[in-house]
Amino acid sequence: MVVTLEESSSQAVKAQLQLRELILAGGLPAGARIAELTLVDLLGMSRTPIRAALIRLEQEGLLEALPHGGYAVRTFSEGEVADAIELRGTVEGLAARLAAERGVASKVMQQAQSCLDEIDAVLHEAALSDETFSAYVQLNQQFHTLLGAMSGSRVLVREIERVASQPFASPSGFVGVQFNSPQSRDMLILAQHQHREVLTAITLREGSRAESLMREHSRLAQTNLKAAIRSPQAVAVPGVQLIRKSG
Amino acid sequence: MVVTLEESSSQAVKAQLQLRELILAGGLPAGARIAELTLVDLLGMSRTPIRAALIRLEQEGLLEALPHGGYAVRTFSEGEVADAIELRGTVEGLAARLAAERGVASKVMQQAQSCLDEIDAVLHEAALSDETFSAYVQLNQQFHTLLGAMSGSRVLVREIERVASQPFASPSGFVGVQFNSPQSRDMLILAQHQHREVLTAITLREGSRAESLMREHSRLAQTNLKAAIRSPQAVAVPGVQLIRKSG
DNA sequence: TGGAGGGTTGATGTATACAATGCGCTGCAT
DNA sequence: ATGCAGCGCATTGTATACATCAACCCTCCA
Repeated sequence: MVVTLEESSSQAVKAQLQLRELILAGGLPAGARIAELTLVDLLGMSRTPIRAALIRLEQEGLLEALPHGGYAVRTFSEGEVADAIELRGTVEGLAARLAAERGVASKVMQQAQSCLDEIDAVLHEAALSDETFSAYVQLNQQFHTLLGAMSGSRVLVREIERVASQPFASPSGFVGVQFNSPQSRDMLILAQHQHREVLTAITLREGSRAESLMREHSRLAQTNLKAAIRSPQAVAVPGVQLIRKSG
Repeated sequence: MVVTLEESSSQAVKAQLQLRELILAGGLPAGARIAELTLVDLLGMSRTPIRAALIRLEQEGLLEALPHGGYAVRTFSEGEVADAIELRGTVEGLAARLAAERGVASKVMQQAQSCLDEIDAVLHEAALSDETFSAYVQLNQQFHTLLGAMSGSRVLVREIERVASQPFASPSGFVGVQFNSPQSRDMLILAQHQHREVLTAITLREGSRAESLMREHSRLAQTNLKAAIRSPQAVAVPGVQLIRKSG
């Protein structure tokens, strides 16, 4: 499986993007050592940029360094994924609290408002098609990114980005789980309600409430995770196969 | 300035350790591009392991990638440092809450208890010498690490480690600030009291209280940070010179 | 037949040579 | 004198050759 990318960035960046995609698509056996020369064939570049990408992906948490050199694709227990989601909820809660306490630049707040308006528009369309799905995912991601911006803290922006880089911990990680089920729309409506309430709390400078709401918001992802574990066949989430049932 | 290390690990690891030390000691001009060949002379190894170390230090947050290649030593505004401390307090608070909710393996709990006993012993010695200082720092660090272990979550262990890797955000980052001042001992006594209370709360399964206490505990670091900013000359904290006063 | 030891083989870790790109300097023309 | 253009240098990004180390297998001896 050779992945091609048309972007004209550095080889190292290409390698990182392609490898991440490959790992999440299950293209590399989890747990086993990845031979660098395999990746040379696969990606069509020399070992140097590949090694750079491996280092970055290890720090990112997708790979683990093996005791005597080399890397392997990490697997995650259900508990680890749950903890990662809890962590994201906590950090996003902190961001929401800081945004409320410190106030938000009106420009960013307007962006967040219109982001939620767009989500409303998507959710009030007649049917939930694949296009509306990907639109929702993108907008949802945007809102969670804006939350970092609203906190006004570069540290938190970076941290939220990091924490959400683990694909299942990402705010949109499991939204697709029940997307075709009858309750899917209800769940999205509920999530959107929480989005609105958080923004209201931030506007009213209610820091503690904003924090609690963001934490509670992350529980939806926990619910979806459990559903995904129970019915893994229905799930098109990248990277699910990296989750071990036991452990 | 050539740093030598006797450990027989890989060159890349040596480079990472030596570079981190060098940066925190102020041996590299902050903000300016670091020429790799300079580091070749400085560290006595080829560019390859040095580049690996640079990548890791960039992900660690000590370096920033420059727009057209290369790296520079990052500087931090006072606000960024404060946010990093707040973040650490929040994540440690999460760890404490999870430890309380889920229960702690008795072996780990005993380790934590005896760690606090040792801190008591250090604090009740007659005078606070340099030896007792470094002993306190080490024990304090150990307690905060054990907190991750008490949470029972590999994800949190990793995250606490990451968040505390920024030197000023570390739990022991600023304990030395007022170590020679009259109130220094009082502050350490107070910190130790909070340690005890957190452990009590965890034992009693009082998750919310444990979380609040850990957050409050991190406020001590905030106080020390402000003191360090006001009287930078008194401070022997590695990396202080990376903090800009404005911004 | 089983175990131990050595050798071979493949991998990663390191060094270095090469390519490409950005920046600055110089010189010329206006 | 100033601005622009072109060239040269320095630095990073990439490829590849070399060193080193661990694991596995094969052989030989008990």
